[in-house]
Formats: sequence, structure tokens, C-alpha cells
Amino acid sequence: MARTDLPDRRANPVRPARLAHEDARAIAAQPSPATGNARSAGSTAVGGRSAGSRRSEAARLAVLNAADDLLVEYGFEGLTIEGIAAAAGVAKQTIYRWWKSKVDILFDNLVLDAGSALGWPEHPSSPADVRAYVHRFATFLGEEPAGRVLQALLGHAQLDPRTAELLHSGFLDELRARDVAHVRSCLGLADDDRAAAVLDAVLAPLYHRALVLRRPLDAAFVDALLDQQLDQQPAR
Amino acid sequence: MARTDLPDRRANPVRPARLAHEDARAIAAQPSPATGNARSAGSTAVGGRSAGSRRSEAARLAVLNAADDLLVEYGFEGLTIEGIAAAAGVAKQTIYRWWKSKVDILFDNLVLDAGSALGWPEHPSSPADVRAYVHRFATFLGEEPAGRVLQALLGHAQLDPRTAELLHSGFLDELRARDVAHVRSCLGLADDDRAAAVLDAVLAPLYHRALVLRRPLDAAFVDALLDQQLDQQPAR
Amino acid sequence: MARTDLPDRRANPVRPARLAHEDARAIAAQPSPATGNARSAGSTAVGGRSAGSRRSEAARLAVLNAADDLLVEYGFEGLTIEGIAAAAGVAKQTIYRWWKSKVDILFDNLVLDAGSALGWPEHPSSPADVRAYVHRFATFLGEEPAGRVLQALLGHAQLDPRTAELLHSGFLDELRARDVAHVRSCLGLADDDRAAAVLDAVLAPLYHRALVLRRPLDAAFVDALLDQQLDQQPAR
Amino acid sequence: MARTDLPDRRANPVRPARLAHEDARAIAAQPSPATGNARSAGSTAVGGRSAGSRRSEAARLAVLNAADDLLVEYGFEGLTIEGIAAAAGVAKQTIYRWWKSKVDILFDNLVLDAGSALGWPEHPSSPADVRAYVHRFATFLGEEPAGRVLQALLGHAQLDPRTAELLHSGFLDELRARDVAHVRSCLGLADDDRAAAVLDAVLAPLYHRALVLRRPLDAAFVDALLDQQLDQQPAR
DNA sequence: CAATAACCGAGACGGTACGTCTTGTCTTGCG
DNA sequence: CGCAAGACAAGACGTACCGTCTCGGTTATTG
Repeated sequence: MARTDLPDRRANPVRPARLAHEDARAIAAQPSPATGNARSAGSTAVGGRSAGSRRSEAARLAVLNAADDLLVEYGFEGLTIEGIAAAAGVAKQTIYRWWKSKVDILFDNLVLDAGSALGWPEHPSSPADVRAYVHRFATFLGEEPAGRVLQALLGHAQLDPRTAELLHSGFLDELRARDVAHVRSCLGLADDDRAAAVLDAVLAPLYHRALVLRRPLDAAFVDALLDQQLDQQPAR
Repeated sequence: MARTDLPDRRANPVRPARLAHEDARAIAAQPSPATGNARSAGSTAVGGRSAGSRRSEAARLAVLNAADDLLVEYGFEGLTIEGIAAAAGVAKQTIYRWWKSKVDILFDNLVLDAGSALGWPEHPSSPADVRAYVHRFATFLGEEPAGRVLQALLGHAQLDPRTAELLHSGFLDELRARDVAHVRSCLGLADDDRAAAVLDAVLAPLYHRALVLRRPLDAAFVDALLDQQLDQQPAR
Repeated sequence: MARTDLPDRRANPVRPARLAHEDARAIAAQPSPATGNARSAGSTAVGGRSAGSRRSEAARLAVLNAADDLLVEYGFEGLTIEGIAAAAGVAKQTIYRWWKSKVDILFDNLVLDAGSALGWPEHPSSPADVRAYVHRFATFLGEEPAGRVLQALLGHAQLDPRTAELLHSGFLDELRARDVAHVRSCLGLADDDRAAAVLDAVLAPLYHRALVLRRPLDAAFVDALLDQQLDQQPAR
Repeated sequence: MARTDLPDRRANPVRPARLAHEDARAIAAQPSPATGNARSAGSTAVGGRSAGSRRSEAARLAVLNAADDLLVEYGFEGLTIEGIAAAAGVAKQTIYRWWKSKVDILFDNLVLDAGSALGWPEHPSSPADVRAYVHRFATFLGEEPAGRVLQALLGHAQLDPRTAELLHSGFLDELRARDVAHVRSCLGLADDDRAAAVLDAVLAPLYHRALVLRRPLDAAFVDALLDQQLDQQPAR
């Protein structure tokens, strides 16, 4: 069950490519304007960078990991740029060179992790694939560390319009579009609106339970939810 | 349509009392340990305050209003204690004397405003009362300034456990308990669990749409939601 | 041999007064616009400060002393505001509240120390008083720690016009005016121009030797200089 | 009136030679250890440098000029290596390769300019030559841009021992030795000590007036000074 | 009808983190 | 190899708020 579709929107464009066609499409589709990091995807392109001093991959990873660790340990408010720099063994300026804020760093982490945690099968086709995906989503949102990042960013998006914009146009919208398409094909629905309605009917209780009720998203709850919402779908 | 049940948990205990038994019960039930504001609830109690000057009502209101205004103008992150103090014409220490943090101030504002905005009729009895309440809730959450406060606090609760604790045990839990009871009686449901399920089925999409999708909670959406969720209830 | 005339231009106006008439005159004459510290000399004056929170004398002294120590230990370039704050056990903002720059701090130190080191007798009257003063000046400039401060500020005044302005209009001009007057009366000269010429003839070689030649200002050199410049004066 | 004696201690050894014997002697005498720039003294040697690219003369001049311009425009404190590099269109590393600090760059500028501005006639012989030189010196110190560089370096030498060392052993000592010799021969003095005394008697007031009093070194002042100090010399 | 005790404004204080700037070192690729 | 370009670790800059702490001045009982 490999991830599909959700592009990997890493900051550093000059890394060993994988599945070139995917990356190319994804980066071409949205050149990460939010972070502004992805500069000139093709390194061999004629109009590329002129010379010298590429971005340090080691520093980039150290920052992302340190931010993740510190978020878990001290929470969002206790997460500081200086703290990340110190924990990553990196100069503060190196962080500011590539990210605008701690939100930006967490966003990069989210994209990185969500890509692998929220994948669909290559060619999803049955309602069972939808059920599996929703279970994966519930686990991600409710239990995994990377889900905590999404939760924190969703929270912060309520407080800061720039975070909201970044999170939606850079992640949520795309995730939703992909999920809608898969749901539609798996359930054999007539149009995207119907698929979106089904998706919302399933995800809304999950988000509600996680963000508002603060109760665990256990498998039983998810199954009951799916039974209720999916089984009645064919009837429609 | 007057508000009922949701207690007014203002900071200042020395205001013209209303419906003493309600206040007493509410405050006794949870003496607002989070804010620690409600001091010496019974002003008529024998061994009450001894001497000296009382809390300045003018200062209290100036702070609450200033916080509201600044939240709207500069957002949660741009809201500072010093800014509130300056805007309210109040000394910083006066704020710290009565509130622990800006979250605390916003919480007081929320309680104040939600009390009047999210009321139920004195004796709700019909499904129409539920529909009306849900419409009121959607308007509150999606459009009113005070709803922005709830949204901000919900967001911040994702980032800070203390805020989450305050918001839930001081506001959301109680709100929910009250709403569940009313829904149960209005719809003639057998037990609270069923009522809670109906309430969640209605509120989850609202929260989801407001917090995650960031789309307007227009009346048509709410009506469609109510049609779908309420009409099938009697069938159960 | 007590100091006279050179006003004590300390930052803090609210200290135990000494020789009130002197302080009053001095502060009235030039309210230290350079540092902007001296605010409302008389604490009992009607238009004085309103209430609460006076400047901390302990912090002020700690900063001045720390700056002095660190200048000696690390030199002017190695002297940082952060270093001073750390060494003084004081918050950085406390320094910025009262001083504009490290130059400002050193200037306060200079005024403080020069006041006591470069005094004249109460009523100087003989050429011997001039000789003694010049010896004192040479010792101050060439050997004493406070003289190092003057030397550093003179050096920095070559690099920064604001330092030059502060040093001259806040210290050197006044020092010179006082010295000219004393020289004139001690040597019985006809006018200030002549006295200034004598003073310059004596001080120029001292400054030259200290700042340009970087050779010690030993007593023998000073005596030879005085013999040469003072003995021929009556002949004029 | 060509310059004599004061060696040209430029950074770049590969420039069109002039008066080869002089340069050779000067550079041999003190291989500029302070800057460490003078590499491979003999520029005319056939087998000098073997291979690889040579130092870029264009870059060297661009740096020196940019430093001069920026010093005039922004002052010493506003002069930064990065600023010089940007203004000169040169990489930062190119500067660090050849100079240790901005002081070093200014020093090279000083040597370059002072060489032409502070020259003596080929064979100075009369007191008039001394008078002319002192006038030239006063103009240089007080008015010319290059004099501002000397003034800045003298100022910085008060703050930084390394600058003091560089300025004295690399420039001032030599200048003084040359001037003493010329004064001695022009005035027919018996020994160098006497010549040095005369020179100091003339230069000290100039430095004092420029560095301490910050007053203009106008021709009238210099003439009066020379009248006073030189006319009495023959009497000795 | 003072005494007195808490509130209030004002704001200094020790701190922490911010985001910017410059330093001096380094690495990369062009010429 | 010099050079332009520029990333990097380091660390000081000056600012903004934090939460705590005096100050005097005011005010309202209460002894």
C-alpha cells in the first residue's frame, strides 16, 4: 500500500529524485509559494543556479527533526526558533534563510510525514479501500506524532490567517481533492459533490471528536461511523 | 427567548445578583479554579470581605472590551497584555491581579457573550426549538464577534493543554450537558446517549465547516443538515 | 584638594544630594541632553514624577562598574551591551532604558571619574596649582583606568560624529572652559585667549604623546614641558 | 616636488614598478608582516610565479576604492566587509584572501595616498622646505579624504592594539624617522633628538587641534605655529 | 472621623525570544 | 588556482512582552 498522489513538497529541491514523473508534476503544479523554498526544480536546467554553495541537506533535516521533537516535548508555545536552532546544532540565520516561521517548519514536517501516512493504494477501487483510508486517517490524526503537527497547525490556523492560508492552499485543499476523487471512484458515485458529501460526513465527526471533544478516535468509533455513513451510500 | 441554564461566570462577584440560586449552584459546582476570579461568592455572607476598597468595575469592563476590540483588530497573536492595559487605560498589574493570561480574559468574554447568544427558551419542548437553537449556534460560531473568540480559544486549545482544560471544564462540557438535556426532551429521546449522538451529528459538520473547511455556515447549509439529521431521528 | 566646578553629570538624579547648590547649578545648566537621563532633578518639585517605580540605583552602579571592568579586560571592541548586562546581572532592556549605547555608558563613567580625578583646589591662585593640575591630568590620561576611558572615547570620536558631539559638548568643552579660567587667574594673564594658548601649549604635547606617539607621560616629561611653557609666560 | 623615501607598501606586488631600487629596499626592509600582503617581492624576476592565475588587479583596486567611498559616505562604523564586497562587485572571500580586516584595507589606502600627499622634495635643504611640508601635512590631516583615513585609523588605534601596532610600525614610525632626518638637515640641527623635539613641537598642536579640539587647521594657524617654533630654533 | 487596608495608575526590573546584521570560514563551479 | 556566489556557525544587535515588584495616590469601610 504505497502512497499516491499527495506530492512531496519538501523544501529542498536538489535531492536525489524519486519517481521523477510524480515529483515533476507535483512541483510544477504548485511550486510551494507558501514557503518559497523550492527554487528551480531541475538542477541541470539551463537557467538554474550559477555556482557554489548549495543548501545543506544535513541542516535541513536537523531542523525538521528538532522541530518535531521539541513540539512533542514542549508543545507549540514552547517551541522557539532559538530552541530549534540550538537543538539542531544550526545557526538561527540558517533557519530564517529557509523558513519564515516555526509554522513554516512544522508545515514542511507535515507535508513530509502526511505523504507517507495518508497514502492510498495505487489503484483504489473498492469501498474497503475507503474504509482502510479512513482508519489510517483516524490513526494519523489521533495518535501519530505527525498528526499532532496537523492538529497544532489546525489550531494555529484559527489564530493566524497566514497559517490558515498556508495550511489550506498548500495542504488541505489538495488532500481533499485527492480524497474526493478516490472516494468517488471507490464508491462509484456520480459526481464529485456527492463524493465530497460522503467524505465530509465521515471526516467531520473525526475532526469534531479530535479538536472539539478531545476524545480518542478508537477503531470502534471509526467503524461505527463508517457503517452508518457508507452502507447507506449505495442506497442513494 | 431568554437564555437559560448557562451560568454567567463573570470575573466580578460583586455585581447586582440575579437568580441567586442559579449563580450559587453554578459557582459552587465549579468555583472557576482556572481563572481563580470568583472570590467570595456570597457578598452577603457574614465573614465576607472585611475592609478596604473593592474591585473596580470600570477597570474590569474596560479590560474585557479592550481585549475584544484588539482581538478583532490585531488577531490573537497580536493581542498582548500590555496592549490591553494600554488600550483599556489600566495598569498592567490590575490585569494580572484578576486574570492569569490573555486566554483568561478572552474566556471571560466568551462566557459573558455566549450566555446571551446561545440561550434556549425557558421550557423548550419541540423539535422546532432544537432547529432554532442550532441556527443560533451556527450564526454565533460563524459570524458573531463573540464566535470568533470561541474559535480562537478552540484553536488555542489545540496548542495549549491549560487552555483546553479551561475551555472544556469551564465552558464546553457544561454547554454540551445543557444542550443534550434540551435535545433529549425536545425530541423525546430515551436517554442522554441518544441525544448526544443527535447533537454531535448536527454540531460536528458545523465545527468541521468552520474550523477545518473555513466555509460560511449559511442558513441553507444548516437547514439541509437539520433536515437530514433530525427527520430520521423519530424513525429510530 | 577637592574637585571644583566640573559638574557631576550622573544619570540618576534622585541620589543623596551633595553640595546642593553645585548640583543644582550644574544640572540646570545642561540637563544632560546627550544621555537624556537626568529627569527632573528635584524629587519634591511640583512638576516632578507622579508615582512609583524609581530608577534602581543598584542597577545603575552595576552597569557602570561592569562596563569599566569589561573595557579594561576586553577592550572597546570586545565591550558589548549583552556582556555588560550579563556581568552586571542586569537585563539588557534596563541598559537600553537609560543609555543609548556603550559609548553613553562609558561617557557616564568618564564624567563620574574625571570629576574626582581632575579637580582643582577650591581657590587656585599660584602657578604651582597649574603645575600640579597638569601633573594630575597627565597621570589621569596616561595611567589611570578612567583615563583609558577618555582615551577610548577620544578614539571613538574620530570614528563617530555622535560620540564626538557628546564628548565635546558634554565634557571637553566644559573641562576646557574651567581649566582656561583657572590658568588665567593662576598665571595672572590678561585674557582668556592667552590662557587658552598656554593651556593648549601644555596639553597638546600630552595628548600627542598619549594618542599619537603612544609613549608614557612620565613626570620628567611633564616637568620639562612645564618648565619650557610656563616659565616663559611671564616674559610675554 | 616629488615624494621621497616613504615607501609604497601596496598590497599588490605585481603592479608596474616604479623606482625599482626604492621599492625593493622598502619592501625588503619591512615585508609588511602586519598585512602579510606583499607576496613575491621581485616582480621583474623572470621565473617569479610559476603557474596558476595571479591576483586580480581589478579586484584589488575596486576594493580599495569602494572602501574609501564607503568610509566617506557611511563613516567607519558603517563600513563593513560585506558592504565593500558588494560595492566593489567582488566576493567576500576575495577580500579575506588578501586583507585581514577593514582596518587592513584602510591602511593600504592610507599608504597609497599618503605616499603622494606627504612627499618631500628630492633634496630638501632649507627651513622653507620644512614650512612647506608642515603646511602639506596640515592640509592632508585636516582636509583631504585620505587624511580622514589617517584620522580614522588613529582613532581606531586607541581602541584596538592590533591597529595601533599596524599603524605605528607600518606607517607612523617610518614617517617620523623620515621627517626627523629631513628636519635635521633642513635646519642644520646637531642630532636627531633635537630634530625630533622640533618636529613634535610643530606636529603636536596640529594633532591636538585635529583630534582633540576638532578645529580646522587653517593656514594662518599653521603659519603662526611655525613662526613660533621654527624661528627660535636657530638660537639654540 | 480618622485609620487602614486594598485597589489602582504607573512603570522599572530580570528575563526570554524575536528577527536582523555582520563576521570569518567553507564549498561549489566557472574560467 | 583565482574568483563570484553564497551557505554556514556564531553571536551581538535593538525591540517587544512577559510576569513580578515597588511606589504614591485614592477610596470606602470600620473601629
